[in-house]
Amino acid sequence: MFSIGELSKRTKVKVPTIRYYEQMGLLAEAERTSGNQRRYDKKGLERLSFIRHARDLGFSIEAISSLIELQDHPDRSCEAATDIAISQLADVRAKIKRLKLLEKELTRISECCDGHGVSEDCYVLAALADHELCSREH
Amino acid sequence: MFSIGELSKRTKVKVPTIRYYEQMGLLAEAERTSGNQRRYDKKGLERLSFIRHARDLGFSIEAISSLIELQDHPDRSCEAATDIAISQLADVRAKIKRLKLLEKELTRISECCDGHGVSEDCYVLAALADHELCSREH
DNA sequence: CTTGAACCTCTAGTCACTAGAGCTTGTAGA
DNA sequence: TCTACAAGCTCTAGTGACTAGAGGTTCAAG
Repeated sequence: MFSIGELSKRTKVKVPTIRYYEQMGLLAEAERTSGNQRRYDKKGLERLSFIRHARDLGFSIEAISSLIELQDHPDRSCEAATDIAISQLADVRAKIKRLKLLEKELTRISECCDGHGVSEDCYVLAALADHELCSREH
Repeated sequence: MFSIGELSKRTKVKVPTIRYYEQMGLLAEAERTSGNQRRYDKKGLERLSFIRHARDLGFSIEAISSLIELQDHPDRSCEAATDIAISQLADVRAKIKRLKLLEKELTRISECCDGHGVSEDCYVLAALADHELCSREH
């Protein structure tokens, strides 16, 4: 059994974040000492590692809730889990697509002004003011 | 002179968002009718288009504030504007980099489970539980 | 037994909006 | 000119995933 600080160190999840996850129902309520401090065991560590890993992959708290629910019922179909993963993947791909458009546009805009001129002649500002100056949709 | 609803239609920025931008100081306080309704002219339209465009490119409200400040002083050096654009570009590139790692990992994980099995054997859940199963850092 | 680091709860702040309540105004048709 | 009612107004609170801080308590080493 170890403290929340120890759990934090081992999982690299900050202490307030751990408490937040508990509040959100992602982590079961921890056992307490007589003085009301949280104590965790291996199971708590594993669950938090799972959460941390899923968060790192960009899953929402809600999605993680569903994944944990499934994990707790080993006999259930895992269709929902793959669905969540696939939809997360689609999300990530959509974000990449959009960001790449932004990257192109920002690169183009930045390259057109060296920053040595005066605001009136600045291509960055002109481009923002006038969408017509954009090379494509974004 | 036109109403906030008309401005909203022309710029595709929602009415409450326009009011929010005003509150945040991005838009100057609009003129009002005797009945306290906002009225806009060409200048208001241009400024909101600028804001909309910058937001579409992912600039923060704060960054846009600085850009507008520069725009209002045509004689100032535009170094700050290019700095802001370049730092935004760096941001976007960092996000793309991270998302690509996530994409790889999520693709790999998703492909390992067809969703027809049972939660206990699900590779998606197993991969999340155990970082060792990841193919690389993410 | 003392010290102080670590713990506790609770509230409020972050960003860029969005939603809703409860009220007032503008405008088109009768 | 009157009447609907769409559109406007302000204000407060909610979103997601934390983070910061106040003000108090507990644990463990020396």
